[in-house]
Amino acid sequence: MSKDSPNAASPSPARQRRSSDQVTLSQVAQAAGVSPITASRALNNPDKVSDSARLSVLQAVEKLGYVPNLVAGSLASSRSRLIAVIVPSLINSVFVEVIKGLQETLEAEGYQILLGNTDYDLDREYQLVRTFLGWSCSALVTAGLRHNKACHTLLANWDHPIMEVMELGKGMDLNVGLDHVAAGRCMADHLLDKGYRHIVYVGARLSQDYRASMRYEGHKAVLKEKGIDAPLLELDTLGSLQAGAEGLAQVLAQYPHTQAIHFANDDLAAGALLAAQRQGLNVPGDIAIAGFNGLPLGQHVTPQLTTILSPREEMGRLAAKELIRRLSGKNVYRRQHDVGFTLQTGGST
Amino acid sequence: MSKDSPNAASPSPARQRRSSDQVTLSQVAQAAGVSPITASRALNNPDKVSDSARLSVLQAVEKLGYVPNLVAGSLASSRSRLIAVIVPSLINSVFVEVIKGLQETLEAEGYQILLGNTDYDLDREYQLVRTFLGWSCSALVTAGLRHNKACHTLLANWDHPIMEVMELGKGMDLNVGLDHVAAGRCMADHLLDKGYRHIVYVGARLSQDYRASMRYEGHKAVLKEKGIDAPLLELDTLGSLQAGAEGLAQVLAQYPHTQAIHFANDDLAAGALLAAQRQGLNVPGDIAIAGFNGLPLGQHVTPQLTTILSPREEMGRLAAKELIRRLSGKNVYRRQHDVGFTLQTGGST
DNA sequence: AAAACGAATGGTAGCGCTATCATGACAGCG
DNA sequence: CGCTGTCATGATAGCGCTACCATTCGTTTT
Repeated sequence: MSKDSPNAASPSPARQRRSSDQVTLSQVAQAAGVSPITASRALNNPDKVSDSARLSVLQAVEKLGYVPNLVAGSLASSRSRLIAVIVPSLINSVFVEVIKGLQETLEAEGYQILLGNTDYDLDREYQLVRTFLGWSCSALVTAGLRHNKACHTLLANWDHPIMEVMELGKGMDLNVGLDHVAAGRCMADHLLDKGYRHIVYVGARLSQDYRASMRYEGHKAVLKEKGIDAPLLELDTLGSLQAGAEGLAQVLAQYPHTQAIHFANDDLAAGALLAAQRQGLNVPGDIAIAGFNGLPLGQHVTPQLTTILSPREEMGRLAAKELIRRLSGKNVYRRQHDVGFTLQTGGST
Repeated sequence: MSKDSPNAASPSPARQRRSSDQVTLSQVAQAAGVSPITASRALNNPDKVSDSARLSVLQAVEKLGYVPNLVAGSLASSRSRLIAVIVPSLINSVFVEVIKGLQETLEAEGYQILLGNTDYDLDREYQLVRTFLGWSCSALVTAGLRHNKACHTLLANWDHPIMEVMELGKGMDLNVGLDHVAAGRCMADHLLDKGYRHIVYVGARLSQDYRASMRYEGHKAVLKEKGIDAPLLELDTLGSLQAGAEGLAQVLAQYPHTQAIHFANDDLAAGALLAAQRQGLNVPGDIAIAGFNGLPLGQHVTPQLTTILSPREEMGRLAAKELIRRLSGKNVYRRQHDVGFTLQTGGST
């Protein structure tokens, strides 16, 4: 760009302006022979303009290769069509499946996902929330009902929909999830039904994965009601096949009379099951194994894994639908949705 | 806000303005006793202002609970610190691991990820790219080198870094990946070394997962050089344990003399291996099985899966680092980075 | 001592879009 | 014929922030 010759004595300095060479809506409007605001309407509220105006604007858009500047649009309208999604982990496929459900539903409605990962750190969550609020997100989805104080205050004063997913409970606004305490009870009931009495619960990093500890609470309550001890073994690596194998080894060492292991999730359970197989242990004869989540892997190991199926993609889809309903100004009849769970009995118990 | 009394004969109508009740930088500046621009600098270029000014601005931010409006900032500076990431699928954990690597590196530098999912549809990719350009993204990461015409044109005229990941080749700008043809060759070499001659390649939806078909090309080339036939079986469900089990069944039916199956990925291979186990087939005695990716699952089945390990998180991290280097104006010495792969031999071949 | 320089700060003018209000044209109605 | 109502369009004024240039003041250079 050659700047204009700096004509000397000009009193108004004619300040040099930056300019992105991008096509603007004004240029489109000019090419279409309408005012900028009509061009804007032609694109965003097509039924507010005449057919002829709409047509010539669309032609100009095509001809000039116009790409709308969404940043400017958001600033002017303070609506961004961005949805913040905050999850504690991407390694854990459970969250990814929820994201998948959210995404396919939200993208279809023209929303985009801003993704944040807290690594199970609530302070990190607070930082992400701050950033995302700065983007004037239309809504925020977060995994879990627990937040730190600052985050809670910030969100409580925010006037957009907040959707808390995964677990069920008294949330800030909208909530889609399942009852983890009940899920823990359910599996404990099943194990008792099967006649097991020496049952160990094995979890990984329960202070982080507090939903797993809620399941343990349910598990423990059921056993206590029968006067049965409910030992807990906590691993300090995150859930993985490897951790599951280690969990099995530790249980066998520390609680030699154990008949069944209730694992906090399927990764651990499958890891243990495959390890048992390698060691020539009979499942469930020598030791019974149960998990949680209903991952496909559990259906392909031998014996099939007893687990609790959680509808993860469905949870994401439902959360997205409820958000969309709310964002389009419709009434929300229920703030809380229980997606439930299903006991899936396999040969492993 | 009570609007000013509409003093009658005023020629300027004193238009009613919307106002979000959010704290603005001007309010912070006022509270801190400095000009708005100094407040801006105190937050974004701390070393451009005096210690006293910075301190009073930070105190005012704290006191008022100021959250920067990033939309406004982006519009004014035409820099957004958003990075668009476009992947074909979230079900396939491979892409998620790359995202993980990208995210942990980019978030640490203050960038946010805008996530898009094409579902293996290049037209969908084009739409996503359009949207993301509208957000003035600082850079764009896309999985793969193939784009449709419109997308290519759009990107070619875009003046921000573009990072194409997963595969290696002549890209639009930056490229981090591995040579899939070579990976296919590598596994074929291994299978020949092991003495197998009747080898079937099994893939799923190869027109979509074209990197798997590149691996097949490598595989086929190696076998052809030895004058060996390289039959291909294509499944039309996406890669999964279930599909792998079906693949095994189809191979046994259609090619009864098969000695080894080279699967397009580990999900398929592990599914086949677990199915073989259920059916009492000996691996590798009756049939050898090989995969691609190096998923943890492959190390936990018996026998361990022979596979090719691809450094997925590392790919994401490296891509992010290169982008950051480029975004911070440093010289880029290499536009192309080969992250390589490793043959991991297990008992399954 | 004059000139030159750098550091800290501020005034101004937008970034590209849309909300708000205003206008003009035309139809319906008593 | 004036009044009101609807429709399509446009002029104007920001949304909240930062780039650009100008200014001030204290320090260094010649």
